[in-house]
Parts: sequence; C-alpha cells; structure tokens
Amino acid sequence: MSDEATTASQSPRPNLAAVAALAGVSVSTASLAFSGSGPVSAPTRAKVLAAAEQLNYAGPDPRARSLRRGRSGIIGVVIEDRLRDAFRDPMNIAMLDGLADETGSLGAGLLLLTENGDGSGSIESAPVDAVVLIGCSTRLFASVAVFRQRGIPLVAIEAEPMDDVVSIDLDNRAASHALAAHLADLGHTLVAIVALPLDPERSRAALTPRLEASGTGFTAIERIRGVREVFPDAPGLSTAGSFIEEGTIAGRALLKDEATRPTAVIAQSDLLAVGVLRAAEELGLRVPEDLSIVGFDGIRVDGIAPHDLTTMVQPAVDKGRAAGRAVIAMLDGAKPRSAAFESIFHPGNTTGPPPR
Amino acid sequence: MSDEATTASQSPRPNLAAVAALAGVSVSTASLAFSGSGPVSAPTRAKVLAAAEQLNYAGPDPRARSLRRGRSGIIGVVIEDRLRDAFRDPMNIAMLDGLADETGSLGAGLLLLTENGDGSGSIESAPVDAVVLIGCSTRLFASVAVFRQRGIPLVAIEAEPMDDVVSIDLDNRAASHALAAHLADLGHTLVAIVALPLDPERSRAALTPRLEASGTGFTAIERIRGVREVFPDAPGLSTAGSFIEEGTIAGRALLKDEATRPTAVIAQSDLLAVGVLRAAEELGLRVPEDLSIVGFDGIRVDGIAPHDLTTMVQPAVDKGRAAGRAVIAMLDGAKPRSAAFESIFHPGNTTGPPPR
DNA sequence: GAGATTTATCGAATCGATTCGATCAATCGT
DNA sequence: ACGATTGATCGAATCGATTCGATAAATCTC
Repeated sequence: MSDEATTASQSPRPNLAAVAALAGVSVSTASLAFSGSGPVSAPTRAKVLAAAEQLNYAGPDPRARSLRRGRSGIIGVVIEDRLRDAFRDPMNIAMLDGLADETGSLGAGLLLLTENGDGSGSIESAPVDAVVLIGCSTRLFASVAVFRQRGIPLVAIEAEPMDDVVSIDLDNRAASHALAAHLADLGHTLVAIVALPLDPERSRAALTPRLEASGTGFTAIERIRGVREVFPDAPGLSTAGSFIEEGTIAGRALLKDEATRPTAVIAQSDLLAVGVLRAAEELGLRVPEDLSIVGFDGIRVDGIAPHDLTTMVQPAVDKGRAAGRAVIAMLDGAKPRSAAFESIFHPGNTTGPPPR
Repeated sequence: MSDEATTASQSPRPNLAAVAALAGVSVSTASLAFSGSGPVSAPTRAKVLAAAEQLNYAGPDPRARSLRRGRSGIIGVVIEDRLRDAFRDPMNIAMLDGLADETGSLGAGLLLLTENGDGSGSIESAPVDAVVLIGCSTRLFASVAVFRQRGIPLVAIEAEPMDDVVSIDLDNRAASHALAAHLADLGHTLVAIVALPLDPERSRAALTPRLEASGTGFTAIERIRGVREVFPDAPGLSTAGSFIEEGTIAGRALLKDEATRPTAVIAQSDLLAVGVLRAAEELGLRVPEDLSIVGFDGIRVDGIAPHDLTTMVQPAVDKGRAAGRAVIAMLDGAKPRSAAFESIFHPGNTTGPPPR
C-alpha cells in the first residue's frame, strides 16, 4: 500500500465536499475550480487542487455531473445484430468510424446497444444524450418509442422514415435500379437477386411477394424495389447476413441447376457478391463470360483479383459523419433536416453481355 | 401533435414526483412500484403505472438512478486505435463479442473509449463501472492511473502486468517460440519477422534492439521474444497495423532482394501473413517451396485457397469472455485472478523445408 | 472621496431517483 | 379478544455535483 493512498484508504471515496473542506473553501468554489468556468482566483484554485491531490480525489463524479447537467456525453449506437456479425460488415464499421470522428468532440464516447428483443435490455435504461440507429429494422419501433418518450434525439441511418427521427439515407432504390439497368443494357433478362436479410429471423428463403411485403429489412427491400423497376419478376434468395459465405450459399443454390441458371446475379452487398463469385468459380463458370455479377457498397475485397467487382460505391464514412453532425445539431436544440447520400457507379469487370 | 402528448408537452419532462402526485402516493412508493423490489400492492402499482402512462413518463431517469445506486451499468472498453483500424482486426472484434456476451446481463452496454492522447478526452469523465483495456500499450499508464484512483475495476487483455489490474493473457512468447521452432525443425536458418506495431506512432521500421527495448506494443514484443529464443538475430520490420496491405508492404521489402531474401517469414498476425503471401505471389515465389510463411491468430482469411496458413490459433472470444467474467467478479467485490490462455498450433500448408 | 462597477466567494436550491427506518393498519395465533 | 407479526406506505436523508442569486471586498469613475 503506497503512502499517498493511506490517507484516504478508510473512507470510501473523497467527494468535492471533502476537498472543499480541506482547502478551506466552499463546495461551490471548489466546483468552479474544477470546471474552469466561472471566476476563481489563481491561489484559490491552487489550494483546491492541492487538497484534491492530498485526498487522492480524481475529479468530479461523472454520474453526479451528468445528473445535474442533464447530459452524459454519451451517444448510444443501436446495432441490431450480434456485435460479431455487425462488425463483419465493413460498411457498419465505416459508419461507426465517421460517427466517432464527428462526435469525438462531445466528450464521452459511443455506447454500443444491442437489441436483444426481450425489451428488458440495455436500451431502456441507458444514460445516453442521443441515439443513432444503424441499419435497424422496423421491429425496433418499440425501442424507438422509449427514446422518443424520453425526449432523446434520434438519428437513423437507412431506416424507414419515422416521426421525430432524423434519417440519413442512401439512394438504395435508384442505385439498385442503375445496376439493374446496366445489366439490362448488356442484354440480360434472366437476373437473380441475392438479398440482405429481410426478416428479423434472418432466414434464408426464396423471395416472394409476401416476404417482400412483410419484411422488416428496409435497405434490403428498397434495393429489391430498385431492381424490380427493371426486372419485375426476378427471382432471388434472402440471406442470413452480409457475409461472403452467405453469398456462396445463395450462389450455389441459384447457379447449380443449369436449366434455371440466371445470366446475371445482383447481390445486395459486395461481400455477398464475392460469395456468389466463389460459388461461380466452384461450378466452373467464368465471370463475366458465363455469369455477370454486381454488388453494392464499394468496399475493396481482398483476394478476388483479377476480378474487379462492378458495384455502387456508397459514402459510408460520410453517412456516419452526417449522423454525427445531426446528433450535435439536435443537442444544440436545432432540428436538422434529414440527409440523403448518393452512390456512385463503379464499372468493374464482372459484368458483360449474357452468354448466347 | 398527438392527444396523449399534449398533457405533458409544456413541462420539460415528468419525473417520479409528478407521477407519484398524480397517482396519489408518495415518491418512495412510486419508486418501489417501478423498481419492483419491495412490497407494493397490486392496485397501488397499477395506479402508479396508469399515472405514468398518463404523464407520458418513460421510467426512472438513468442518470439519477446511477448516481444513487453508484452503478451505471456501463463497461468501458479502451481501444487504442482509431475505431476503423481496431475493427479491421477480427481478433479485436472476437474479443469484444465475447465481452459483450458475458457482460450482457449487467444491463447497459459497452462504451467505446478511444485514447486520443491529449488526456482531455473521454476516458477521464466516462461514467463507467469498470474498464477493459484491449490491446493497449504502456502509454496508457496515465489513463489507467485515473481509473485506479477513481476505484474503477480494470481488466487488461494482453498488457504489461500492472498493480490492481486483472490481466487476461495469451502465451504469446511460447506460441511464437513454437512457430519458430517449427521452422527451425524444417531446416530454416534465414528467418525474418513481420511485426505488429511497436511504437505509439506505428511507424514502419527495421527491428533494432533499441526499438525492441523502447517499444510499447506489449504483444508485439512478447512475440518477438519468443522468436528470438530460437533465432536470436532474425531481422524484421515493424508495420503500421495488423492489415493485409501492411503485410504486403513489409513482404515486398523483405523479399525483393534475392541476396538477402529469407527462406521463411514469421508474421505476427494472420492478416500480415496473408499480406506477405501476396507479396510473395507478386514476386513469383511459390509458397511453401520457395518461401515458408507462418501467421498468428487463427482467423480464416478468405481467398487464399489453396493455401492454408500455418499459424497459432488463439481463443479470442474466450479471452473476451474471461475479461467479462473478471469484470463481473470485481463488481461483486471479488478479486479475480489473472487468467492466461493458450494458443494451438495449426499446421497448414504454407511451411516446408527451405529451398536448396 | 462617494457612488458605480467589477471580482471572488459563498449559501442554498436543484437535478431525479433510491432506501432506511418509522408508522399505521390488517391479519395471525392462541 | 388481545398482543404479536406481517405488509403496505410514507418521510426524510442521501448520492455528488452544478449553478443561481446574494454578499462582501476591491477597483474604477468623475
């Protein structure tokens, strides 16, 4: 046990009152000395700081401070997946990074909240100043309601528009339309979709009008709609997540039967697209000669050279930043407008005319 | 503006006192009705809940609750990198996932804290119950001191042992030794190291005794030491992070000159190893005929087939879980022992005898 | 030099809940 | 039927800081 520790080792923790008493000033003056705001003479401040050091006082308790100030400095981030899954998607990480970057000035940090579904979880009782929903489905409505009731500002990245929620959007439908149109221009008519998860259970299933109507995956549905504007009846499969293996699983299912094999696959993420590419390679199909593949997102996937995925590049970091700016504005009492971002077509070498 | 909102729209937010007043009970009874602990009759609870609903009260304020209870339910996670970089390493994600899994029961969630170095940041004033340091270097000592002073339990994953900090360790040195020994057994004598970042600046540099002595990257240094037990004079390069590209950069530098080319490369992570593999491919070297490569971690990297990396598989999720259990134990007042985990040798097909 | 203004400090209220001990009524055992 | 026990409810103290308005001292203005 060290020397300086012995002084305060009996009492649980020193508080500002103890420091003030030792320094011979009032609690309010001691508070001023720490917070910096307000007029405190240099000698007084020094006395307070010395007393604090002597008592081994580590500064104002964040809990008390946040109660009084009404701010905790914490931004909640709601991610629907398991952490492990969410972070496998580079898009989520990029958004989080942009968000962290922009909100770093606020003070405390990002609190990861996961929706466990049973409603008893972390979401209801987290001391957050604002909340950002990342890629969340409509089944979060209940949680959203709690935040709204509490008066906590909400920002949603790619979610169904909701009252009092600022949304940061992407041109999912238009971008998917563009990809589909690109394939149509090349002459494709037999096109299949490999979709992001559509329902809360993330089940692998064939796309049906009923599934598309009842699905809760907003992004997935928007992207499907964009494709349907060009190929109204394109078949497809939903996947259990934006992972390469899921793309491979879906790819195998779509491609194995030569009779029903499409000439092009529209994957709803680059990871899924790479998975489809793998499935095609397994089956001995050449890309793009035998099969065209497009993705979405614009990440750089390692190890697919010489292939260069044709895809829509979305500004994920910027979306995160925009969410961060919206949060800051709302905490300042402003009412920021929802923002929409646009994707950029990247012509790679995984698309070409359909085989004869 | 909806009907139920109008009632409370003028006053900022209802509090428990308002609810109690409307319900005709005391504040303490109302509190009991919400917290569930303590005897409250069913009709009284119903009255309170009804009043809460009428006032649009969303439940006890987490800030006030955490002040009174002395617990916020939040576990801080200190990650040294930028978020984007930290999450590119699957090991970090796996540990985080294990941690989240184990601590999920506690209530609130994981607060991501990044060390910006200037000391003014989030770390000092975060309302956390405990803190887990993930892959942090010794330059975090200052921050650690703050937490310790505050009496906040600390758990460190792979860090230099510190007083009052429970550490979750990995057999980095022994595992690296094993890999080096494996190469020595095959007959290699010209072995080079591709190391994780050694210094806070994450500079790419040649390994020198001075750099190794002054480095702050605990894991990197331990793994180097393990190799040095077998190859005392192996040259090497430090990298800017555990990324594939960094491995490629280092690999090119080490392999391009035929005169000084090693017959084996020990990369300190699988991502780096894959990067080296790419560099070797670029240079037309066959693996393992012309060059043996070993990694560390045991992740599955997509897209390197037919190669299967020879590596040490570490139980990353378990490490995260262990950290979570340690946190819970410390919050219960226990003093958990530090834990150490072991890696398992995975013989892939990227090692073989040196070329003649 | 008297009144006006600034500067440093202090007291007390406040943020919103939790919780201990006390009170009062109702049920229990014999 | 009466003292003992149980059960529900309430009052008041408490968690630890922040902040407003007041006070006292010091400086300035004309």
